[in-house]
Amino acid sequence: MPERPSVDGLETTWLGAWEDEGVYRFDRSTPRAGVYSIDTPPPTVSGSLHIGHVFSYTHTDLLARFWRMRGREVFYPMGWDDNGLPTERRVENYFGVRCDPSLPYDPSFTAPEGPVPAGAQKRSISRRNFVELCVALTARDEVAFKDLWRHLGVSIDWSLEYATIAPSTQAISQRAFLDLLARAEVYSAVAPTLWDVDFRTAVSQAELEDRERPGAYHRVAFALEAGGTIEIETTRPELIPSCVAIVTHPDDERYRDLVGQSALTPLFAVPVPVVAHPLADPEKGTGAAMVCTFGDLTDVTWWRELDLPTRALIGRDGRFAPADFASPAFPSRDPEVAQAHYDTLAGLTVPQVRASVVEALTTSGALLEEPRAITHPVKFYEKGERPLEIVTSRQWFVRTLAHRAELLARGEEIQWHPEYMRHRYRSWVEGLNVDWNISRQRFFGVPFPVWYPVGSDGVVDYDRPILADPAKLPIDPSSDAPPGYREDQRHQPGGFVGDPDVMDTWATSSLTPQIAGGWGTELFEHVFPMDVRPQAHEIIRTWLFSTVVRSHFLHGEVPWAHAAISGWVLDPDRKKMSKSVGNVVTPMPLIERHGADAVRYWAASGRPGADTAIDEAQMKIGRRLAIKLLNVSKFVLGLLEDAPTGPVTEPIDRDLLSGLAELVEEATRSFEEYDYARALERVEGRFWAFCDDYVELVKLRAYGESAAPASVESARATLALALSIYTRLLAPFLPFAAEEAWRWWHEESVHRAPWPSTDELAHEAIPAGSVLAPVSEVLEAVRRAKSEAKVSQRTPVAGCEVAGPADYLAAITAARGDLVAAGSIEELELVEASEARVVVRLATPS
RNA sequence: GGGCGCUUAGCUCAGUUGGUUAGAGCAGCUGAUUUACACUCAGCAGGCCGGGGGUUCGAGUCCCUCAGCGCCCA
Repeated sequence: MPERPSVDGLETTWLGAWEDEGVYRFDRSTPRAGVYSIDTPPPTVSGSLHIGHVFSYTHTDLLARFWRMRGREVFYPMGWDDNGLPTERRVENYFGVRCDPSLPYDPSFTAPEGPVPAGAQKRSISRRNFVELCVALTARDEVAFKDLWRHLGVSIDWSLEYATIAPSTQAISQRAFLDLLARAEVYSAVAPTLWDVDFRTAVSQAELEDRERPGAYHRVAFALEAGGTIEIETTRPELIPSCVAIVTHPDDERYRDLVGQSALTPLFAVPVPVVAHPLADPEKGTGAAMVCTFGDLTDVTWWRELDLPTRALIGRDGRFAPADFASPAFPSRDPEVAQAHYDTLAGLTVPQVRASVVEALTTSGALLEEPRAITHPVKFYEKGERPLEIVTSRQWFVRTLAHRAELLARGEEIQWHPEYMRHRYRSWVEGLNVDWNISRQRFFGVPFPVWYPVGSDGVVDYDRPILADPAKLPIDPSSDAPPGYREDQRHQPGGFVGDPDVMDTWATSSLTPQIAGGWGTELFEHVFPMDVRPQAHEIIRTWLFSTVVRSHFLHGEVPWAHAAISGWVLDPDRKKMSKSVGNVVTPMPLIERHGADAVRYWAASGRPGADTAIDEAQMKIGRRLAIKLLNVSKFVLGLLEDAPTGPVTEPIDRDLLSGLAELVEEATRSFEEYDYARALERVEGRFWAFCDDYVELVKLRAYGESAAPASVESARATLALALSIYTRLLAPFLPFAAEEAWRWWHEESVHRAPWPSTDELAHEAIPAGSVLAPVSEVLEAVRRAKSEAKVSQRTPVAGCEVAGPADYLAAITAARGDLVAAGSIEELELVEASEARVVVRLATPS
């Protein structure tokens, strides 16, 4: 025990000891019922650490430490999500490379020393070479992340580490894909797909976000072939060449007679039918809208339900593709004019075509009035910079729409913390409108384990995929040949081609219980279904939902019993932190400045699900709490040294233990309900009162100089027991300080010590507060008198008269010695009265 | 447009099923001071519990309504 205890440097001491002793090691032989398993979120390894990580991982660690002390064997793995776009972009810029999946693997390729200067010519490399660079770069970042987690004292079993790009993970992801394919719950289809023209990949509904963007309504006249015109309003006039119909509401009297007629598109003179559909909004614009292939998701619905033709023009690069206005696809009544005009548009971007078309519409008189500027929501890929387009392409989809009701029922099976978060899941599932697209036209991810046969005519048959041998997973169809084929048959008539795409990040991270839990091995039976999924609320619709989907299909049950949803960390002005705003706080300096326990204390005081502002003042309070624990431990242990302890006999001591039993019950219940913040608040409050009141009251007795031996031993026994209980109650929150103090008198780690139970506090029961409350009240009156007289608390009290009912006085009598000693009361007089009252007479200064 | 959450002391927040005088910490103010702790201790002050209406013997808590803030979904 040091002379002057300090919280500085405790991290270094105990991190090493925990590792050496294997304190957090998971015992794989434990039966499922004895295990508490955690589906740890694998953070995106993309360079920067964020205080939000510290916040939410602390919450999970509090649960882990509680359940471990409660005797559960805690399965607490750690994963890294290195798949995906953020990594790809960093690799491209850092190494100055670009992935070209058509290139063969070059085993002799060595990475250039990064980072290369910005703007340098990018070198094309094969997918496998590219993936190797991604792996190398993320490996470096993972070291920094791991360092942070360790310094924060997160009680992860680091032997359970996984990465989403690791071969074993890819094997599980591919196996799960083949499993879904065998059940026909995944299918490939050529379909209109949300498309990011910069990343050149499809994106899923879950990755969309609406952004308010300026736009304008353009009122445009379409000539009717039978004579007259019909007017529509559109925000996307550039899509007029893609127009396939004009739609009105079936009940709209204004257009009832026009339905069935044929209109001609302005500028291009392509005939389009006037049709009726209930999704047309009579209140919007003129009540008539043009249907294009494709301007938005409503167009897709109209196109599908009204069986309209396809005139897709926007290509995967976001530019208008060439089109033939004399062909059946674009049957212009005036092909020459149409073609001449369109030829000036082909190859241009969306904004360029819009400007050109508006100009032409104005010249031709089809634009009826000045465009009306508006602000409207536009769909973006959440990581994208330009509005999404809808292009038709072949994609793999997981069937979710057909299982909506079952998936809603799964959501009801989960216990949500906080409870109201279940609404987020429900509203997301209810709002699903397309199946889950899991194909991405990217490179750094898990490839689809399929190839396609090439006919003797050279045509690829996508409807009869060649599946990988499950025993050979993982495979990469771009460098491995399918069963029964040779590599030299790739791209040859009678040969094969590999599926060029990779899976969506969520298609793999939706399998974290299977990945971490070792699906297919014995371990899985010991940990699955898991106890808890901790995560942030903004990814309920992605990670949480997709994990439920996979578990529903693979195992027919929910993947975990509980979902513990963390809030966000806000900056001190209560604004959301984001890179673009530049208010992101990096956590390591905070840990260095205040200590890990202090930062954890701040995180632990954020209630489950509540967005919480970063608050260094709160960290300072946590630091004080840790220091207090060290100091009171030193003091109590100093008193106890070699002194005998006996049974707890004194009423005031028994009262303290009764109160402690209440506290243990409440803290335990709060933790069981996932409310760590409440547990902390109660424990902390009682702990300070213990230090300031109880310890002050009994310390002179515990010194053993004047009191009877039995009462001395009672005080010492109570102090020792209370200290032990408080140290254990605080251990999840302050793992470093609690461990330090605990090891001054224990061999084993506090983090494997049993969570306090009321059994330990068995004593001759006495109602909590029956003695301590009146005594504290009198002590407080004494302190107030001294404080108001501006004298030292050590000033003797010449006389103190306590009036009150008989039981009140009995309580005072029961602790008379302690009270007189703590208050330096020379003469204590008790007077029976109906109301409690305390009169303090200080000694006159001599 | 639908849904969810929040609104309590200057600040950050507690306040279980309605039940004494609404709590804590921080900040503020007044003091103490060295045999655990100045990274301390004691004390004081500070609230129309967002507005309005209702139910009730009794409402911060339940119901209705309005307002503001934030989020989710469309």
